[in-house]
Amino acid sequence: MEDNGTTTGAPAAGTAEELPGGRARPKTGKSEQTRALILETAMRLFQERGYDKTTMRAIAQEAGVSVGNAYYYFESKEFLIQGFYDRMTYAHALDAAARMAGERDFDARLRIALESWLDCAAEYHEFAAQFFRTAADPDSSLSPFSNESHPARATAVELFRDVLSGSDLAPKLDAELAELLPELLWLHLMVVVLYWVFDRTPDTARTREFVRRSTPLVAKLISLSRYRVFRPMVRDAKSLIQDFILPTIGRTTATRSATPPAPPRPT
Amino acid sequence: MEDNGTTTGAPAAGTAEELPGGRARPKTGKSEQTRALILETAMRLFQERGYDKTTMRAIAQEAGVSVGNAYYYFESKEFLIQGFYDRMTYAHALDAAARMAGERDFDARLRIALESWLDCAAEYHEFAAQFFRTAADPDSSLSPFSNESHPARATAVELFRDVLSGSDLAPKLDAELAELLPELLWLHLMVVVLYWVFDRTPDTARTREFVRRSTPLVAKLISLSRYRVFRPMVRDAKSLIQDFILPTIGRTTATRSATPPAPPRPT
DNA sequence: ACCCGAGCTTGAACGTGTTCAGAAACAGGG
DNA sequence: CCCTGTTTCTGAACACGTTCAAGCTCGGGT
Repeated sequence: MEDNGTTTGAPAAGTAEELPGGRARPKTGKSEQTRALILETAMRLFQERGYDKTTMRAIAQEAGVSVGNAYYYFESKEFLIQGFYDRMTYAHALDAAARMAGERDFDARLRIALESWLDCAAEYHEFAAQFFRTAADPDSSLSPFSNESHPARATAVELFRDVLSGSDLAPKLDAELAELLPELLWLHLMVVVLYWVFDRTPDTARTREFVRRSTPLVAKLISLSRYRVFRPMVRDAKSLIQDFILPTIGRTTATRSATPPAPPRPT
Repeated sequence: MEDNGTTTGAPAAGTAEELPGGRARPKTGKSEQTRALILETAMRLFQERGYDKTTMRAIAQEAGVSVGNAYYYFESKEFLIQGFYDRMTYAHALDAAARMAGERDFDARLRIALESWLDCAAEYHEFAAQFFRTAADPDSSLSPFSNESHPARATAVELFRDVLSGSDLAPKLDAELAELLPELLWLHLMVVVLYWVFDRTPDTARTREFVRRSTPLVAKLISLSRYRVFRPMVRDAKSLIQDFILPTIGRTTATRSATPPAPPRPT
């Protein structure tokens, strides 16, 4: 993050493909091919050996390129994870949407969404713990709160917006709260992820049980918030969240507008 | 964590000092002196240059020993942080206790305890972020949930027990909840720490404001839990916490026993 | 045909955390 | 005093992530 004034023409680690000025690229996606090859190889090795035991040299050798070449396409080893991150988020969104189709009960929808995540992430559990610490670094672009992971986060938040809006609970809530909830539910997922990462029981059974037990509570809590008695408290909580929680997560959806120009980074 | 069958006689990184079998050591604490020298030097450099920019070679040179010697006393660079961790927890406990003496209002006591932490940690904010990712590794002994950091955690939990028991709120709560609350409040601190680590505002002003705004809410929530209407919900929440949250934190205090067969997995 | 230059690729070299075979200091016992 | 075993200490060596100056490739301008 210090010396990016000399990078000649490295295709910024995102997947920005088509440049706005029409075609200036030669012709084939040869470059993209190499990039994909490296990413694919890396993810395979990560899964086979774990993150720490997969060296950049091994990735390069296995992919049939040089170490330097890997660094031409990926700023660092961490950035190779971003691919995995995006991919899994997308798979999760699809799987969850399919699974909760038809279900109207909010509690059930929420549970399905979380369990779907656990299923999608299951095969990565072992090496997830290893790169979790990387994601915990506030300076890393891999932090779930960072701007760089905005696209993946936005996708996930959108999923939870769907969880709510497709449920029979949605019409009963006041608009303001409904606007906040998707991101709060995403935070709930983050808590589950935290739990999951530390979970060492076989098949992460404990986390699964945790989800089964915690979602009804969340559902009931939200459901209760409608009643007049809680008005003052809900109001306080809402403003706390709006002022102190959401801003630190980075803009995901345009609650109003005035959003700064969302970086044109398609996933 | 793989090959600790060959360590000859390295004084285990903990602070185990006096061996139970009377004196078997030569005479002076020469060894301890070296250990302390290395630790002291490391912490000074960490504070001066930050964690990442402080190399083991620099620590060794500055302390006037060899690199290998540092590794004789500390299993890894991470372990040098444990000292800081313990020290700060202790300082916090003292400072907070002193500051809230005389205050009976629960909200105020809680706020004081948290603000005291922010003050104690202030000078380390810069490099705290750097080693935060280390603490996030579930396999690391530096994780706040690990068994190795049990002593520091127990001290902190004890502080929050005092926050509650010294307040006018304590007598009004049912015993079971009162038993759970100290660890929950500690979790609250962990959330504040998470917020703090990501906070980039000058003097972490944002976190301070977050504390001022969130503690009244927590206090009110706890206070409300007494009323009959919430009985079922509080009961559910309590059992969820007891079964799924506290066991993953590691035993700090023997709440009772009879805890469900928590898998005997000492990490 | 020539070469220009940007995109792409290389591998040696740097600085890092960590390890290891042994040297040095030290404490008794003969 | 020398031998022996333990504790303490040493610094070269290792494997890793990362950088960099230089080379290669190839389409297009002249």
